[in-house]
This record gives sequence, structure tokens and C-alpha cells, in this order.
Amino acid sequence: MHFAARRPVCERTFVRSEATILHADLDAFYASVEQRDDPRLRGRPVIVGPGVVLAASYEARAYGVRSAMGAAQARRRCPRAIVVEARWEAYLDASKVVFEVFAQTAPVVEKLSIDEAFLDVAGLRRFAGSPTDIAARLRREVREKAGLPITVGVATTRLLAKVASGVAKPDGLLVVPPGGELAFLHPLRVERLWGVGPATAAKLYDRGVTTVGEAAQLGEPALVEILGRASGRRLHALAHNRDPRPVRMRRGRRSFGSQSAFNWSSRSHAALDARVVALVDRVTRRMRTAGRVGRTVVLRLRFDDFTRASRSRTLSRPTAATEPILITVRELLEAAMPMIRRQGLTLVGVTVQNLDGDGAAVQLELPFDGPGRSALDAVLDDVRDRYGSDAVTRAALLGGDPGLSASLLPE
DNA sequence: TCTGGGGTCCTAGGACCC
DNA sequence: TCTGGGGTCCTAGGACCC
Repeated sequence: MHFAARRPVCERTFVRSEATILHADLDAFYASVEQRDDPRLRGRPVIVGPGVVLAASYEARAYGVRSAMGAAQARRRCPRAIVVEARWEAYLDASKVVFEVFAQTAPVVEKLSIDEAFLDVAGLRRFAGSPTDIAARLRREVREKAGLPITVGVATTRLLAKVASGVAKPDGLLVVPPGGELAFLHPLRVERLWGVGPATAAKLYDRGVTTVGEAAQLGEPALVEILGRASGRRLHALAHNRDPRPVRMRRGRRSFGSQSAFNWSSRSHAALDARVVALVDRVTRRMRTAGRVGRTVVLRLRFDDFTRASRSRTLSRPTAATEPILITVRELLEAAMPMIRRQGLTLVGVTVQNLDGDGAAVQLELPFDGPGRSALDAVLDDVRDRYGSDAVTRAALLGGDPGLSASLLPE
């Protein structure tokens, strides 16, 4: 017998009787695109670089090559590896094709990065089959249309779907059945959880915690004490497979940044300034293309010993113009010069955040192109594009002269 | 393990206002 | 005049992810 149990509405996002969340993740994405486009690379260890490993094919990973590894070390571990230079346009094109398949598969797609997304397939059973069927078909279609291998995890929560795809990689499909969540999750090592990196793992090891189950047993107060409030609570929730966040369209980005390695050993102030000008130019150009403005300008520095520092200043008005941002960055840089002279410099970066007054009520001004729904739709589309579909419910529309605008209330 | 470039979120202290 | 507590904004740093 199979029927939907009645549950209080407030539990709907917490408890699902069916695993309907898919996490779809392309395998060794950049390397797979290279193998797809050059038959000579198929079945062979491929490293996308150069300089640092951006992606390694599974053949290369078998030799211990990992992304973010230095090229020299990667070559030592796998001398036979073929190193190719990244082709960003090819990756963006491939990603576009894959996301079109996603969009045709589910009504709600949450993009996490160029090569992975969550899909919610709840309510599709009658005309699209079970989530398992849908996931299998998705993998087939990505293979056919994009020529790429993809792994899909299916579960009742986002977290678990992501963990499942991680376990199933490469070129796999793993469904965690409802009721079997904790049995699947608890034996895994804590690093499998989203947000547990080396620093958090080390703190947990100190307390003798190595598996998700052990973390779950520790209890929330103990985890908060070890990791701090937000991280402790989150880890406790995740260890019990409580991930109430629904799959939703992503809200817009929150910053624009650019950085590049820089060697201060030349001791040339002119060279450093030229680099900074180029960074500011790149960032502001991207902002103008996207039609976004920002208020907080951040100068990022990395020193010879790989420690980092940042210096920031918040402008009185948001902007995407090169000049005010460049002036600000130069002032921050001037103030930081003693530190740079003392500690050397290996990287310099510029980030602009606080976009559109982030967090506060946002005014979105659009030209009013006559009465009717078109201007309204344009404003709402803009809100949706920037802040996600759920933000529309928080947008208060203001009619006025000369334009129609929406005020986005803080969450 | 000698390290690229793009992001996100959280914390904590100080300034400032009421 | 002295004082408390709360809220918001800004700045800097840390951890994590792809």
C-alpha cells in the first residue's frame, strides 16, 4: 500500500517520504571536456593546467594527482600524464549544454558552480517516472548531448544527495532510500560533510571524533563548544541529516573579484601599480557588463610566508566606475606598503562587495516603458535574476516618476 | 604539500547611535 | 552628569568550496 501520509505543513521541508533531491556533478569536468574533444587523450592521465592542477582525469588521480597541486609535484607522481592548457570557452559551452538538460529535467535547478547543481523532482512521478528513473535518464542525456560523464546522488536532503554523489563518483548513480539515511551517513568520515575541511576536521580529531556518527553522538552543545555557534549547530544538524534548505534558484552573486600572483622581489612600485590598475579594470568591466554596482572595495594581499591580509574601505555610494575604485585601492595599497616591504608579496587581488547595498533595502530603478504589465514584469524578472525566485515575495513595488522601482526588503 | 583564481559564509571587535 | 543595553555598520581575518 502506498499513500501520502498527512503531515503538518511546517514539516514539509524537513521530512520527505520520498528521495526527490538530485545532486548532479560532472566528473573531472575540465579534464573530461579535454578527453571528449581530443580522442588521443581518452583513457590516459590528463592534467589541466598549467602551473597548478585545475583538474585531473581519473586516470591521473589513480597516481595521486589532485587538483590544486603544483605542476611539478603532479608530474613527479605521474610522469606519463599529458598536461593541457585550460580552454575556458569550451568549458563554459559544455556547461551551458548540461544546464539545458538540467532545466528540461526539473522545474527547480539550483546551480552550485560551473559543473554541479541540485534538482528537485518532487511531483514529477506521474509523467516522468520515479526519481531513480529521472536520474538515470538525466545521466544518459548528458552523455548523449554533452558527451560527458556525470554522477548523480539522490536523497531526501540536499546534504545527503551531495554526499551520495561524492561516494558514487565517477560515472555513478546512488540512491539513498528514505529511512536508510543515517545508516548510510554515520559510518562516513566527517570530511565527507559539506563544510568540514582540514581545520574543522583537526578540531574534531582532537576530541576523538572521526566519523559522522561520532559527531552526531557528541550532541549540539559539545559541537558548539568545539567549533563555535554557527559551525557547531550546522554540523550537528547535518550529522542527523537535518538540512531544511529547499532546492531553490540561486540568488545573485555577492561580490566581484580578481587576483593574480605577483612577485614583489623586483621591488618595483610601478609594476605593482600597473598590476593593480589591470585588476581594477578587469573587475569594474565585469561589473558594468553585469549591470551591478558595489560599495565596499577590498585589497587582498598574500605575503612570502603565505599568510594573508586584507584591507577594505566602504564608499558612500555604490559604483562600478573605474576611477573611484582605483583611487580607493591605491590608498589602501599605499597604507599597506610598509607591510609589503617587510613581508614580501606573492599575490594581489581586488574585490568589490556589498553589491547594490546588499542586505539593506535595494532600489532597482528601471525605465518605465508605458502602462501595462511589461514594466512590472521587467522589474520582477530583475529581482528574480539577482536574488532568486523566493525574493519576489519580498519585493515591494513602487510606482513613480520617472521609473518603476522595486524595494527589496531584507530577509 | 611549497600552493591558481574564482567565490561564499561566519566571527569578533570597535565606532556610533538611541 | 553618569550610566546601561541594544542595534547597525564597518573592518579584518579565518575557513571552506570548486
